[in-house]
Amino acid sequence: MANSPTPPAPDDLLKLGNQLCFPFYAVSRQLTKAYQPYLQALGLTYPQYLVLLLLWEHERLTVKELGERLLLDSGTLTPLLKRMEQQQWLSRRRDPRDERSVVISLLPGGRALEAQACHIPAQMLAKVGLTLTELDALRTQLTHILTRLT
Amino acid sequence: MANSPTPPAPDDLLKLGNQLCFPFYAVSRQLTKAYQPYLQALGLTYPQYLVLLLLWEHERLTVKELGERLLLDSGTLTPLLKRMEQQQWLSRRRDPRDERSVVISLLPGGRALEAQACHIPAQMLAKVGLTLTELDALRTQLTHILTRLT
DNA sequence: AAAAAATAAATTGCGCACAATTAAACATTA
DNA sequence: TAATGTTTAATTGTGCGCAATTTATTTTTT
Repeated sequence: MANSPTPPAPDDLLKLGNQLCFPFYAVSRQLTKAYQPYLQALGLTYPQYLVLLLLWEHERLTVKELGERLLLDSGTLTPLLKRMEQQQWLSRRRDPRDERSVVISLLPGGRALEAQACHIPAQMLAKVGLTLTELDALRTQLTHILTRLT
Repeated sequence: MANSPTPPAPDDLLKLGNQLCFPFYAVSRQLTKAYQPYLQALGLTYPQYLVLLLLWEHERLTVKELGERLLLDSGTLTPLLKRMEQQQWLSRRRDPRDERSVVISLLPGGRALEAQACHIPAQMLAKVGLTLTELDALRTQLTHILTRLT
């Protein structure tokens, strides 16, 4: 049988094992490490991979749009995008119609990475040992929490 | 009814919304941000808070033991612990019986933070809007994934 | 006991994250 | 239209996180 809701034993609330936060923090970092061998082969970091996922789907996005989707601000994105620009994966230029915006456009070099990356999701799924059903359920829960937090 | 397992539509595998990784990455960062107001009031960063959670429970731990429990290495911990030492929250000294090890001991200043931190878990739980039952279930799943990844 | 291997921290270097500030362009209002 | 306010990126500064290397100590093997 499942355990009934743990009674809030006041002594234990500050133990690491009972924290809400730590499992997320730990899983997130270990997941990123698990991606590492695949991404390293492409010369990518994990957040750079996330940027490419969006550009493979959308081709052109402003820094603001990237930031909204990834929940990152320009303090993180600007230097990251500059590094990706140096690799010729994308271009950065001001929108002529609104000079405040910077449009990020996928370049051929960035598109070429897509073919090499297409096997990563399945390999990662196998690595964490989740079924598609479990994955879906988890994603639903996490998305719900994310909504509460943003 | 619950959705049946999404058939692996090959075109969609590289879309951000279908990634395993992103929800964890995003939730972890948003959770840390949600802790921020409470931790800032104590002058703590989030990983420093994790270190204190362990020291409140164990009083003395080596850097190695902290690293095993938090899944962090000395490259992260050493400078972090030095900053906490400067705040007089803990002390760092070599173990006389094995000069390779550094023992981290809780100081009165660090113990004093415990009383101020004891309300954080309940406040955070309310913030994310999870019941204790949901929290337990989620923690079980995450711990399982963590086991697969480490 | 001497040499080799293993262990624990520290160090170095790079890339995020993010708060806070700045600067430029655009929008709104008086 | 001039003044004010808003929006978008860039910049600055701090603190992780982690791979790779180095240093010191201990253990194991010859």
